[in-house]
Amino acid sequence: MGLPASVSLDRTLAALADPNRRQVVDLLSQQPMRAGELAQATGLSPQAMSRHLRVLRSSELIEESHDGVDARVRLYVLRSAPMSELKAWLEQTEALWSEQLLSFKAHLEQQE
Amino acid sequence: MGLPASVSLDRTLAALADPNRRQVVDLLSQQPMRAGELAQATGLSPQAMSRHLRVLRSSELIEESHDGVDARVRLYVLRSAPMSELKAWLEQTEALWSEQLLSFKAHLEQQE
DNA sequence: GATTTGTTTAACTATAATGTTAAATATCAA
DNA sequence: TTGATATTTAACATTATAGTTAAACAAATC
Repeated sequence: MGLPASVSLDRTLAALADPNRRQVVDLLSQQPMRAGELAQATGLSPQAMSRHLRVLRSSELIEESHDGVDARVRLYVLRSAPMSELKAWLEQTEALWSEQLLSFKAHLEQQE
Repeated sequence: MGLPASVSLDRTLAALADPNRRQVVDLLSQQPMRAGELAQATGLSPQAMSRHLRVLRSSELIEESHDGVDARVRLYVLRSAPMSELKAWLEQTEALWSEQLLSFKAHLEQQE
């Protein structure tokens, strides 16, 4: 059996698999933004964006906050935890993979 | 505007978003395996596995090869390039995000 | 208070993804 | 050559995803 399947990794990857949502992450990596700004920047309708934001929220890649001025606006902020978890999985996988290569190389050398 | 959307990143993430396919990647990170072994290890039918393998192949996360003994068996091997690209995107995003935090901190300190 | 603004939710439609069963393909073994 | 094995492909049903329009809601402005 391999590593245990991670539900949160699942949701993180599913959220990031959509190009519009990945663009949202790219935008938020530069600065927090309002829902409406994100809709405009991506060329999506506010409704469509709202649903993407819900997916990103439920994967915990983003977090809702407020600007303290106008209570109607939702500011969205990137969260690092899910991306870190994903990076950890990638590194773990790459580590195992390179071990595999090393032992294959050793195997070849032993045969000479 | 943010970073340009990457088609290959799209396919990589979509491929990895499925838990069965991620399990395949986990298994292949340890050693190359036959299609049938992968089906058994994941509890999927050979047909279902075959389709997952096609998705992984088209995202270039895996590569088909042969064992040189029985030409019927397909050995699958992990490829590192797509995972490296994904890791690079993650690191880039995290870098921008931490810059953002730094400038926010600087902003706060300037106000004191 | 009436209306506009920012955003979300609901209902619906269209498209894509996943699994299943059945059939096809290619190769091996007897 | 006949039959078995490893894997893929096709056709189909089911479910999930993403967008649209219309409506809801809450907070701001007039």
